[in-house]
Amino acid sequence: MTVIFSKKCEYGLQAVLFLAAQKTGTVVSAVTISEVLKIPREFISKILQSLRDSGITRSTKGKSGGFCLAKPASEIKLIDIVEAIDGLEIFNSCVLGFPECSPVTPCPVHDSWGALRDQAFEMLSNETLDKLKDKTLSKIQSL
Amino acid sequence: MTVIFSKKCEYGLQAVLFLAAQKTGTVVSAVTISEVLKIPREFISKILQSLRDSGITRSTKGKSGGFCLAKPASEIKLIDIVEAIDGLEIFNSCVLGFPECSPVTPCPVHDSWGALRDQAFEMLSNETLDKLKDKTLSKIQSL
DNA sequence: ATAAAATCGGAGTATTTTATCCAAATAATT
DNA sequence: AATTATTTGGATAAAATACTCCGATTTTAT
Repeated sequence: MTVIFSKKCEYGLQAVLFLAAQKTGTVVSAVTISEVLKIPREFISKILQSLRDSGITRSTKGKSGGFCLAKPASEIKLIDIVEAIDGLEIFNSCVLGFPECSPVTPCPVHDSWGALRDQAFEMLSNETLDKLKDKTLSKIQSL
Repeated sequence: MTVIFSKKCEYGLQAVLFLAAQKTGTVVSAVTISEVLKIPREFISKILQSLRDSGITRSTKGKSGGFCLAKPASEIKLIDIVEAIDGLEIFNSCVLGFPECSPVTPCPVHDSWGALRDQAFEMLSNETLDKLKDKTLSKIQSL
């Protein structure tokens, strides 16, 4: 079960973190990413292709081709990947599914949930890929 | 799009809050709930039936039958509904979808996300249906 | 008794999400 | 030039989630 992001988004986050953990500019094939992260090959290809369209990754075709980041890891935030794949709607919609949940017509948990949601957004906006490099490397070791 | 709960769970939470906002012991039909909350009738029936199996609601058949809470609103927490429908897995699994995300092999956001997740759990465990009654009533007014 | 209004249970359908397959294009290597 | 390893794009398949249908049963009210 997914926690808050779609599987697509989880995979995208994992893959992009993985790319950021490589030496800058290293090109990694979808097969490698797929094997290391245990993500279906064709699926992660598609995800990285869509992230390329969003300007987050870059791809090179042909033998020894693959994927790498389109920008320095310090310029990519986790929220960018989330936005590109799942969108930002979750940070703007009611946790209980009520329509028009706003300060004027708040749901019963509007305030308490709102605070949490804002913290989550904040967190994802602060974390850049380079800040997470060391932690990503140790996680990869353990896989 | 759902925020963190399935549609089933969102609907369940809404319906149970609605029941808690009625005078104690009032029996409400699935049709009424469906109309007020704009939830497909057959769908909310099934959801309330499964919540009955979990001991949260009670149902009475026949004419003037319907659903009510199985216990006092003060004894039902939001987390109980979540647990009954979606389960508690989301409070115990990695937000990035990594396997074995634990203090020993943490994902890159293990600590920051963990804190948020615990707060969310806490919140859902503190909020009982009766505490939310007034807020629920105003929300229902606005629908 | 009969009719009306409700839940119940089980099966079925629709939609969305996740995943796979394959042929074509591209580029490096031999 | 041929081979190999890769991405690309489009179609398709499988699985999960969301939702519906309907006949049977139960209860109340006339």
